[in-house]
Amino acid sequence: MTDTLTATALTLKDIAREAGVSLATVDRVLHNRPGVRPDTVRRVKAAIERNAFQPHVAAAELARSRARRFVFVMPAGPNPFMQQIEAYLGEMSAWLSARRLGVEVVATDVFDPSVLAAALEALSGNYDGVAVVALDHPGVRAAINDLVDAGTRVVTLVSDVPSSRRHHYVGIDNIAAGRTAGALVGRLVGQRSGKVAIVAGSQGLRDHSERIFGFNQVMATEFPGLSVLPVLEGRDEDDRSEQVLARLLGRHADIVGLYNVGAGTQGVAKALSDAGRGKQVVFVGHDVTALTRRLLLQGVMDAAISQNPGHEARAAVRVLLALARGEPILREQEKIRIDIVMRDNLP
Amino acid sequence: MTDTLTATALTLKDIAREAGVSLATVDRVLHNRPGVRPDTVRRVKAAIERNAFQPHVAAAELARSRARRFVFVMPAGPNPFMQQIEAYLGEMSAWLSARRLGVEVVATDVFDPSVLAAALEALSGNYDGVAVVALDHPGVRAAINDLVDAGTRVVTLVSDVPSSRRHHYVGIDNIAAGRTAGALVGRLVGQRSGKVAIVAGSQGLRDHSERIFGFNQVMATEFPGLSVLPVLEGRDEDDRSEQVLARLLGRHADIVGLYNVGAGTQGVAKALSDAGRGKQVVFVGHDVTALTRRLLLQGVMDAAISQNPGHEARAAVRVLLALARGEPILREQEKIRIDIVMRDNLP
DNA sequence: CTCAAAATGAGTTGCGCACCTCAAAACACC
DNA sequence: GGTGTTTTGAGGTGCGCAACTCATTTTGAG
Repeated sequence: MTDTLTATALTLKDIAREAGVSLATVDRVLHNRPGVRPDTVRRVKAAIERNAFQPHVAAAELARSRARRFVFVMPAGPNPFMQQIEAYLGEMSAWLSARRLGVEVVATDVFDPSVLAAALEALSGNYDGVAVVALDHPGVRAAINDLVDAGTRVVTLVSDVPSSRRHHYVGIDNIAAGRTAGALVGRLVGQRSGKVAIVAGSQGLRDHSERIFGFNQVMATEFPGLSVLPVLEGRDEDDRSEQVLARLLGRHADIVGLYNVGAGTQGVAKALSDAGRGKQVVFVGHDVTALTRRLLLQGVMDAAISQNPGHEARAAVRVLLALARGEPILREQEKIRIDIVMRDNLP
Repeated sequence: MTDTLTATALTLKDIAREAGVSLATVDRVLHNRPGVRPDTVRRVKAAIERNAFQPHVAAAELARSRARRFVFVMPAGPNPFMQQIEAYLGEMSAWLSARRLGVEVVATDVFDPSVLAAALEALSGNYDGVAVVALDHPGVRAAINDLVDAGTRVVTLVSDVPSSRRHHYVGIDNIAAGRTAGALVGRLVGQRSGKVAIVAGSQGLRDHSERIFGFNQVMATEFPGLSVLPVLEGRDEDDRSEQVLARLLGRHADIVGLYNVGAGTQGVAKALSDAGRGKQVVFVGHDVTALTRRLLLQGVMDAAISQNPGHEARAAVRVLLALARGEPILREQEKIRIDIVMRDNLP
C-alpha cells in the first residue's frame, strides 16, 4: 500500500502552454506586474490552480540573486530569554548563509514606545523583513503599519500588537499560559488550602497582565480553597522581587502557592529559601534558563511554563522567509506551544 | 547596536581562485570525486574553511535536477498517532512540491520483524531517504544497515533501533517520558497513599518497556507512599484494556493513580468511569487525540504525555533532506520534546 | 476608419552550481 | 629517455526562473 504525496514537476513553460499564452505573460501574472487583461489573468491563474503548480523555490531564489535581509529588533539589556533567542539565531548561521539570508539584530529600548517606534521607522526600506519584540502602544502600532505599507514583512515576536497590521505573531497565548500556571499551582498544592502569591514584572506589560488574568480565572473557578493575594510588582529585577516577596511571606504564614509571572526568579527563590519555605510552597514560574533549571532539579521550583526560544527564533525567520517568497506558512509548525517543564522532562 | 549574523556571498569561483586551482578541482573535492592529490584536497578545504564558504543551496538544488524521493514506512492499521503523522505530511504537500521532493508512505506490519525487514529491503535503491517506525530486532537492524550501506539515508521514527547504523532518530526519550508520567501521577495524587496501576500495550515493545522503566524509577525513589501494581497488558486494544483494568479495579479499592502507557485509551477510560472512579483516580496517558482531548476537558484524564506528531513528520523530512544535501542538522530544532499537556495548554 | 494606448509575444541574460568531456600538464617508474 | 598513469585545467551545458527589452498585435476612443 503506497501513497504518493507530491505533485508533478511542471514548469512555467507548461503553464504558459496550458493557458495558451507566452512565458512573459505568465511571469506578469505571477508577479502582479501590470499590463495584463483581467480575463487573461484569470486564464493563467486557472491553469496554475488546475495543475497545482508550485514554482521551483530553488530556481526562483537563484534567479532573483538579490539576497534577502531580515532584522530582529530586540530589547537591550541582560534578558536571558532574549539572549537565548540571539544565541539560536547564531546557531543558524550556516543555514542562513547557505540560503544567502542576511539576519541582523538591533537592540533598543523596547519599553519606551517613542524610542521603539523611532527604531522601527529607521529600518524602513532597508530590509525585506522585520521581527520585533513589540510594546502594544499607538506609536509602535503606527510604526509597524508604516513598515507594512512600505512592503516590508513584519512579525511580532514574544509580545504581540494585535491591533497593528503585522503579518504574523510568533509567540504564545499568554492567557492560556497563565491558566496553565494556575492549574499547575492548584493541582500541585493538592488538598491543602491557603493563600497564593503572584509576583509580576509590571501589570503594564501586556504579556504579564494576560498571564495574571488567566491565572486568576482558573483560581477563582476551580480552586475555591485557595485565595489569591494582590499582585506584587518586582519589575523583573531580582532585588526588588526578593524584597516585596519577603515582606509578604512575613505577613502570611499560610502561603501555599506562588506564581512568578516574569523574570526576577533569582530574587523570588532567595526570598523563599531565606524564609525556609522553599519546599512547602508550590512555586511555578516561566522559562527554562540555567537558573530555573537548577531550581527545578533542587525541587525549589515545581514547574516552569516555557516557550521554546529556539523555536521562536527559527519560526520568525521561517515565517519572514515564507512571506517574502509568497509561500504558504505552515501554521501548525510555526505555532509556539506552551511547554510545561518539570524536573523529569527538562529539555 | 547591530550584529550581523551572516556571511559574505562567495561562490565556488572565488574558492577556486583562493586555493589556486580550477573550478573543476573544487568540484571534485566538494563531491569526493577521485583523482585529486591529498595535498590539493587540503588546500581547497582550507580555502573553504577560511571563508566559511557555504554552497548556495538553491543553486545546488537546481543544478542537480534529479528530484529527491523519500519514503515513510509506517504501521498498517488504525493507529491515530500514525494517522496524524500522515495527515501532517499531507499538509506539507505544497512545501514539498515547491522543493521538488517526492514523499511516499508505505504501510506494513511493523510488528512482524521479517515482514518489516522484507519491506525495507524492497526499497533499496529506489529512494534517497527512508523514515521508518522500526521494531528493534536483529533482522530489522540488518535491513537498516543494508540500506545505509547502499547509500540511502535512514532515520528511525518514534521507535528507535539504536544498535543499527541509522543516521538519526526522530522521537522522544521514552525513559524520560515514563519518568515524567511518574512524577505527574505522584505529584497530582498529593498526600494520599495507595496503589498505582499501569496498563501497557505490551512489554515487548521497546518504547513501552522504556516508559514503564522510567515510571517505576520515579515511583520507587520519590513516592514511597504509592505502590505500583503489576503491569497489565492490553495490546493497545480498547476491549482488552478495559477488561483487564476493570478486573484490577474490582480487586483493589485503594487505587489512586493510573498510567496508560500506550493506546487503548477508550477502554481504559470506560473501565474507570464504569467503576465510578473517574474523578478520584489520577489518570495519566499518552498522546493528544480527539479522545484524549475530550477526556482531559472532562477531567477524566489529568495529563497526557505527548510527542508532537506534526513536528515528528516535519523533522523527519527536514533531517532526510539535510542528510541528502550534506547540510548540518539543526539538532536543537529536530529534537522532539516531551510535552506535558493538561486541560489548559491543550494545543 | 484612424491612431494611440494597452496587451501580448518572442527573446535574451544571468543566477551558482552539478555534471560532463577532452586535452594538457605533472608525475612515477623503469 | 620514454612510457603509462595520475592529476589538473578549461570549457560547455542545462537546471527553472526573474527581470528585462523590443517588436508586434489587439483594443478602444474619437
